[in-house]
Amino acid sequence: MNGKEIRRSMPLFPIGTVMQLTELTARQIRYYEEHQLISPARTDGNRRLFSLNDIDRLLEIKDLIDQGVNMAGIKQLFLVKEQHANEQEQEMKKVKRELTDEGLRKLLRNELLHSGRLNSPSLRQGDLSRFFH
Amino acid sequence: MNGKEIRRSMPLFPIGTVMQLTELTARQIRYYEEHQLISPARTDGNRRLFSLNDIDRLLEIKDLIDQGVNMAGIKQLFLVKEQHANEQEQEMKKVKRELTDEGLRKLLRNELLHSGRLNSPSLRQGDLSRFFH
DNA sequence: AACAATATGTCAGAAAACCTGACATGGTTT
DNA sequence: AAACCATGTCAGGTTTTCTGACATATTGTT
Repeated sequence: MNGKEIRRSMPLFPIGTVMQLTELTARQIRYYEEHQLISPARTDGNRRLFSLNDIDRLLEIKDLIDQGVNMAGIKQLFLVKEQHANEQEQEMKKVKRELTDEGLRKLLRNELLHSGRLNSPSLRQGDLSRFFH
Repeated sequence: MNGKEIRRSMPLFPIGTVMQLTELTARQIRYYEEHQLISPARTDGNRRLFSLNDIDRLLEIKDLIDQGVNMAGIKQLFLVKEQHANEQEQEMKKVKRELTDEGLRKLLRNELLHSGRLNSPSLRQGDLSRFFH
């Protein structure tokens, strides 16, 4: 299903809530946006509205910063991750197209091995699984 | 697991977001609170913060109102529902205590038949499953 | 029909939350 | 030491939300 991605990208949270959820200051969050690590939506009145994906990202950012990575580094990491995710996506589609017995077994094995690797923070720690089931 | 209930009752959303999610006006939402159909948390600055459970409730309320039920009726419905949920809870605990083979079969059968009936809107339509997986 | 109650709309004034932009500061890197 | 990076802090302005009051349309009651 892909309504899931829609849900996870739906702009819902004001910055105050995000501050609490991530334990980042407003300043930090705005700074990361300034450096294009996140792109939260805006309300009509120009207030930021964050999605679950945004929050996941912020938690990843926090983690990386703790590990000494700087803005540029994080940006690069996100880039390659996204690329990788896209490749995977393509691979999935391809495999699904040639849905022979053989292909099916391959697909299933892959999904079991790296289950949910798309869009889920592959860098351990701090995702939102604790908030939403 | 019960962290789930914690997550679902975590105060996250300001009234503006809830308005959009439920398509209720602020006036309506406050009115329902006034009549104790919901009890959203408050921020330090006295602003309402709604949980996923609150939003589920609001959607139920909306549904019931559409069907002509008034405040008092809805309140009663919620009361009996909660009672029922508690009874079920007790029953569950009891069955789990006497976890004989027999009890186990009974438990499983029950869980399969009415799966997830606790805390999920037993009145059909309008819950948040569309937003969070 | 007249009246009361219910659910919601609308407005006003005040307080809280958020916005951007600027400058300050403590660590790092060069 | 100079420059840079990530963050803190402050100011002035805008948006959002708060409560309380009054208006109104629909429904229920006498």
